[in-house]
Amino acid sequence: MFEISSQLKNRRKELGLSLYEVARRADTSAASLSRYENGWNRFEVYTLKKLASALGCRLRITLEPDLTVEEPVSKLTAVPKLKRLFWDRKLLVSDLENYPLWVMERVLEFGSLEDVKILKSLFGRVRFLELVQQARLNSSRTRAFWQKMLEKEGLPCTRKSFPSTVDNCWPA
Amino acid sequence: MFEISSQLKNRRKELGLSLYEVARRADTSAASLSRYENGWNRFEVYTLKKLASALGCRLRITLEPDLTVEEPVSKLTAVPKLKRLFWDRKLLVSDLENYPLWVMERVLEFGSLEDVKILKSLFGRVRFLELVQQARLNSSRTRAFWQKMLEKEGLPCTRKSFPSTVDNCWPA
DNA sequence: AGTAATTTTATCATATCTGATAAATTATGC
DNA sequence: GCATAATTTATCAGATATGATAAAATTACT
Repeated sequence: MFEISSQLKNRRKELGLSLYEVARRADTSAASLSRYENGWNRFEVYTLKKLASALGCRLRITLEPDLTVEEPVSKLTAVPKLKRLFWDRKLLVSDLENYPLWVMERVLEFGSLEDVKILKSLFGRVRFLELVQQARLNSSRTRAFWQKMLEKEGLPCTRKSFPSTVDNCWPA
Repeated sequence: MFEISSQLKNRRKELGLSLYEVARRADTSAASLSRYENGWNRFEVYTLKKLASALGCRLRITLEPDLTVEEPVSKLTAVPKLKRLFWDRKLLVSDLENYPLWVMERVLEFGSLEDVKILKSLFGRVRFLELVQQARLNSSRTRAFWQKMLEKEGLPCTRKSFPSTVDNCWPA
């Protein structure tokens, strides 16, 4: 995607507004705006929000996990990463051995994709898929999601209920 | 989506790292990081980039046009908004009358969705779709995109070539 | 319970981002 | 071509974000 400064300029051009016009709406000066549009890259977020608003836009800022930096997973490293999902009863290392299904259900229901990958790597692909099949999930959304995933894996399933956007986040 | 400060905290928990660990990687202090993770919302973008990198993430910042603020379109208001797309020959108001196809081709090829909407609103829906059909487009990507759009409109087309993500940006 | 680790809160000096102003340069319309 | 608007560049004072430090509060572990 483009640098934010270019986005600002492009958007202003699209709207056919002058620097002065936008500057007035954003409560700043045309000179400052010009500075912002030409390669400035140390904005304050507050300033960006003002400018976005003046340009009839919403400002979206997201942290996108870099999937290339995966680390090796063991039971000991997994526990501290997953423990935040277990507020009712403390997660022990031994639980991964003794109650894998309980752990799976919690992670599938409330964890991020990152969390799920940890379990997949820990249990191994086949055992992981077995556990997914056995898991009893409360949220219908979560259920639908994992049914879709299992379908992709060739495991028999009945319902179809999820948009295709999930396809990309699950490399075989 | 979540506030950026929450995203920072969530990501750190997912990785199972302490404030100190992340602070060290981002060349700042644990105290500062704590401040950032708890409701701070006047970051400098430079700081966010450092933090994102320390958390194994890319930082994405985008301006998302708010589609609710559409203004009325006339030939006179359209020209200043589209003129940036015509670098070889100046766009005149009369061109919209005399050479609509030339204008359409240029906008379909190089314009943003915002630009295209201006023409759609200017020409009206039916005439717009006629012109799309007649347009000769150079980029195969652009061609594929508009063929997909025409399909959705029920106009006959041969090739299928575009991902389904475009569906949402073209309300009937 | 008791110790250590982690997180939060507060204060401070420094760096730098911001808006204002003025002037120079470029683009535009007639 | 000329007058005007639009944009860029430069400088500056004031506001505020940043990192450092210290200390308090919370959490984790045995």
